[in-house]
Amino acid sequence: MSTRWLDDAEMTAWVRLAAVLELLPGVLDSQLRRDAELTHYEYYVMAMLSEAPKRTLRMTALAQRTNATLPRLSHVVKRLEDRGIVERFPCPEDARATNARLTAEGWKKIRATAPGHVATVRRHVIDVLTPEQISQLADITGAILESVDPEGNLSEVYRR
Amino acid sequence: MSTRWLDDAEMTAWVRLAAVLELLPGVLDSQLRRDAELTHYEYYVMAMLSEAPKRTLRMTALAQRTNATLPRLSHVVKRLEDRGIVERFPCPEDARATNARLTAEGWKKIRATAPGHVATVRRHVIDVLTPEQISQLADITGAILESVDPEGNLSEVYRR
DNA sequence: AGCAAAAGGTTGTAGCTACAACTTTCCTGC
DNA sequence: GCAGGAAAGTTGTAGCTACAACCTTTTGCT
Repeated sequence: MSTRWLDDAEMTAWVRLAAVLELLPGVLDSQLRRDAELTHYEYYVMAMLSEAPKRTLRMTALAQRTNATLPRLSHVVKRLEDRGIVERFPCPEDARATNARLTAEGWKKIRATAPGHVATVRRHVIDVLTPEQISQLADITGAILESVDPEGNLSEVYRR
Repeated sequence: MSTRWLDDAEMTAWVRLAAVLELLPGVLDSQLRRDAELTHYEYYVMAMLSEAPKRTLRMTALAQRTNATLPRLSHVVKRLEDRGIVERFPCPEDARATNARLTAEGWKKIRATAPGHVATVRRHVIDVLTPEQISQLADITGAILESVDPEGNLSEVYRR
């Protein structure tokens, strides 16, 4: 079976996307690290918790919303717990499960951190695109996510 | 100074892009790791070398084309050298500089690996998009790269 | 009921990346 | 022609992620 190589247009798009994949996380991480001693993933964990009812989510749900594996989340939450940013407690309905909750301190921290982070996202992504491109980007990433998602356990937001 | 938060359309695009940033590298890495014991970054290093004249590039040039810092590249190249995939030798014109060259074995390896990798890229990115979307993606990532790029040392491919 | 399999988490560890510190060579101005 | 700084790499190390192994509780079957 013979390989279908990429033509010029496809190659350009792919090379640039690969560069974004390589560079953008570093930009986000270093702003958050500098201003709040957080990684982008840690920020995302806090953000998902802050939007949940009672600022609480089960580990599995949190892992899904943050696009991470459970082991990764477990390690991260432990570190955040040591820093007083989240707390864990057993889930009453299911003795296997663990709930993670954003503490008052964590809530204060993300409120203080959000403006700087949003400004960074705006500066490097949103504000360099036209409204039309933003809509195109949502469609494009939506299509990619559908194919990347193993068995349909994406968050609702990704659904097209 | 007050924060301009993201509206719904902006938020959707950003959340999805963030998910792609988180998930796509893992997909690429695991295919390459499974089939060739390579990370995506290692593959990229080999690919850039394979396209260069004499399959040779100076470390700085290679770092730039692979969107990485020099320390990172240095570590990676050392490991590839230990595996007989690349070799390093001092640059004749500049005694500070080091050249990296793809070995015959490395050349064979990337030729054997490329079809599987391209198939993965097609499956998860290129083939899920229309030709129009591919062109849009190139423009969008081009704009992001310009803003992310610190002082204009991007490869030519990124220029719009 | 009782047992196997699945679901939910945690822990240990190897490996990769970021950051800082350091060495050597080259360039510039005086 | 020679200091001082920039450029090119390398190395050491701390920290994060992936992967595998493990434990406990729940579910499904019969």
